[in-house]
Amino acid sequence: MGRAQQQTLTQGEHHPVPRPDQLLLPPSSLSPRSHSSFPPGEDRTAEPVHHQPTATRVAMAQPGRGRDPELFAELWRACAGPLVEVPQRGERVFYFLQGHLEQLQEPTDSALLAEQIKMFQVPYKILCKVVNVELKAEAETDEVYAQITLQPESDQDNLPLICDPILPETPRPVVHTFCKILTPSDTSTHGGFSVLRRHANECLPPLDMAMPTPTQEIISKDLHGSEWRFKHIYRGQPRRHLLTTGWSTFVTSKKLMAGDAFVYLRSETGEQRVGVRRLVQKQSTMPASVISSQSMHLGVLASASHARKTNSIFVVYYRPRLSQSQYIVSVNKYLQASKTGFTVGMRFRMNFEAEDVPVKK
Amino acid sequence: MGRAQQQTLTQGEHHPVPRPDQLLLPPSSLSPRSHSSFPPGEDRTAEPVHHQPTATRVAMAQPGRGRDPELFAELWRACAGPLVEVPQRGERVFYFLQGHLEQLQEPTDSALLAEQIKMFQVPYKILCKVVNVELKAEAETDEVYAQITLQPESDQDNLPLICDPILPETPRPVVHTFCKILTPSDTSTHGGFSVLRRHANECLPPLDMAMPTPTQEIISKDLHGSEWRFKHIYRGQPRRHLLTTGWSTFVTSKKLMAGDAFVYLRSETGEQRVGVRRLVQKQSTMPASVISSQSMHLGVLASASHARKTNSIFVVYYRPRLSQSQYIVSVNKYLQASKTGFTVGMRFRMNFEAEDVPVKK
DNA sequence: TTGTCGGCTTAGCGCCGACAA
DNA sequence: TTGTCGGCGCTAAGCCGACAA
Repeated sequence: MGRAQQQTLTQGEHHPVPRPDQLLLPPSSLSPRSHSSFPPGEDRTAEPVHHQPTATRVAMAQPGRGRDPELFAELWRACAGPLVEVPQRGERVFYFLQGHLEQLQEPTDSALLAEQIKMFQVPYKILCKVVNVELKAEAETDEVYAQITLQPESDQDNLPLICDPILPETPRPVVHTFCKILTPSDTSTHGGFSVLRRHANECLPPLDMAMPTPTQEIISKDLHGSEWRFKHIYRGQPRRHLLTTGWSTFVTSKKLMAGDAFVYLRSETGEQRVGVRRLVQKQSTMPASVISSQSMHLGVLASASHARKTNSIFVVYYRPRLSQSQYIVSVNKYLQASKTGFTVGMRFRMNFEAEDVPVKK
Repeated sequence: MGRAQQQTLTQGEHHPVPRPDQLLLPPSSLSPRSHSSFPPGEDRTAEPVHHQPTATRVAMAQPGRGRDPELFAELWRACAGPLVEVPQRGERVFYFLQGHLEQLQEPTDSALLAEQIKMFQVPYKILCKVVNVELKAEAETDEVYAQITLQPESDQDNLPLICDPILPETPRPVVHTFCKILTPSDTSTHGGFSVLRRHANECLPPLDMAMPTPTQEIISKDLHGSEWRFKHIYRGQPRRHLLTTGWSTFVTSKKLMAGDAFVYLRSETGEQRVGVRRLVQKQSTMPASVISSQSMHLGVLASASHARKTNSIFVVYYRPRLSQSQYIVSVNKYLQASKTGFTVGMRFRMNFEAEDVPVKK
């Protein structure tokens, strides 16, 4: 055990959506070459653009009830970061009790814990089927997490030695998204948010460059469905994209600090979403006064133990931004890792970076 | 069970400190009769006043390290309200499992819970000795709570039929304290806080009434040790006491609403404390993403069960402002209640009122 | 006695281009 | 290309007594 290796498990992940920074742009693309009226959009080299009349787009952007679950999932992933993986529904996974306990803060006395693990007779790892996955976000902090329902397999003695069949990937919608780490100027009360030219060109709805100072209103929603409006303006000497009116309210409400990141997303149908990815975890999301850490550990233990004995479902929360230890690992990933020589039973770690950087294919 | 009766258990409680509203004041006491210089203080009819030179007082107000634990406890009690009782260290109490589970929000399926109670073989109530009590406050909300360490008694079969010996009460320091429910004007950004004349006369440090508009700076700390400064001024026509500069910062930081209450306290040595008592509980102090409510319930169950079986200590959190059910009841209170005809096993309830009202002796 | 309001002053929010890294 | 700053207009915070409940 001890210090785990810095290792990612994302080799197998293929983003179906080309990310902005993977696209090649001519350096001169900033000058407004197109003087046709609305919409111009010719700057968007190599982007999958499907122009639709604006009216239709807006109509589609407001589906009848509530939020679009597909787009929600995309926003969730954008806020979680490119390295975060969530097990798929129907997949088989290993549940590591110790990793789960480590996700809880304030570890209790480890000797006592060991005694209690023995008392509950919980095996080291449990083979489970993923019954359900719900992506969620903490109301107070916007921290993303997944509520995962697991069902222990009845046969825990003959663990799988070959890979499970690969489940069909659910198709993901095409989105334009960026993520920018906030500068001190971005978060100060002195001004607005400076949109990087690349991000504006590739993700924001196109402005009417025929106007002397092009402006539009960005209407977007966050993970909770709350609406946020920003004035997007292209001004200054030299010209640059800015978010002004509405931005400071966002910063204040989300309690953003320099170093945190702003996440923006636009779907093909024109729906817009915003979110945050924090540099550091806002401390003590857990108020100390609910139950003792002792009881919390025992509760996790007892839940796993009881589910294992009765083959009944149990619910866990996976918080990818909090813990660096991934305590739910798909059978296939696990076998692959074992094969390539990792210690069986290691903790799985991943790097975090706040801003999405280009990944070489 | 069902709906419990509205009943308080505070008959036995005797406040060693006379509260302001228990004191008789002549209606004319507001006019500055004393024109002697500093300090005047003659308004303080019937108060235990021990004048000391100001310099000495200030020196004593800053003890070497950290906060005065006695004064902290007084502030805690003032914020908790006059009806809140906390078990005493060394005392014997009954611990009611079901009441404890009810304090947790989001109750799980009660049938499942009953099954699990059976599984853990936890008795209905557990006779315990109070090993330790720590008064605390939630960092985010200032909600007061007590961390109570309990040790089950080895003999759980022969429950006490007569009262335990009464423990000596620890002496409590003399303090001047008030608690005022905030009006819309108090919490609006338009102005400051209006100090009721009685409260100012009886609790705030005396002003120099020889000045045309008497003013002083109130320097105080909250339950976390954070310092708060307020300008206390006596002005207007007719004259009244106000807290101005510094007040709005306090309101914003503590997220106070009209209906919440402001708590102020001053010790004999001149140390000042401030706190809040909220009208309604700030919702969802517990973020949903830590452990499942299922596991939380199981954890409480397992903790109590394990402690009971091994006669080892366990820790619980008592949140007097959250739940109306008191799940830790001293043996003596319990016997007294049984004697006077209450259903054994009832839940203990109490009234809450935000502002301290005079209690007839 | 004290809650609310109109009047007034002023701090700081927030929009702008300048400038330089 | 974009982060930071000085300038400045303007909103809202916040202090005051008036007035009435």
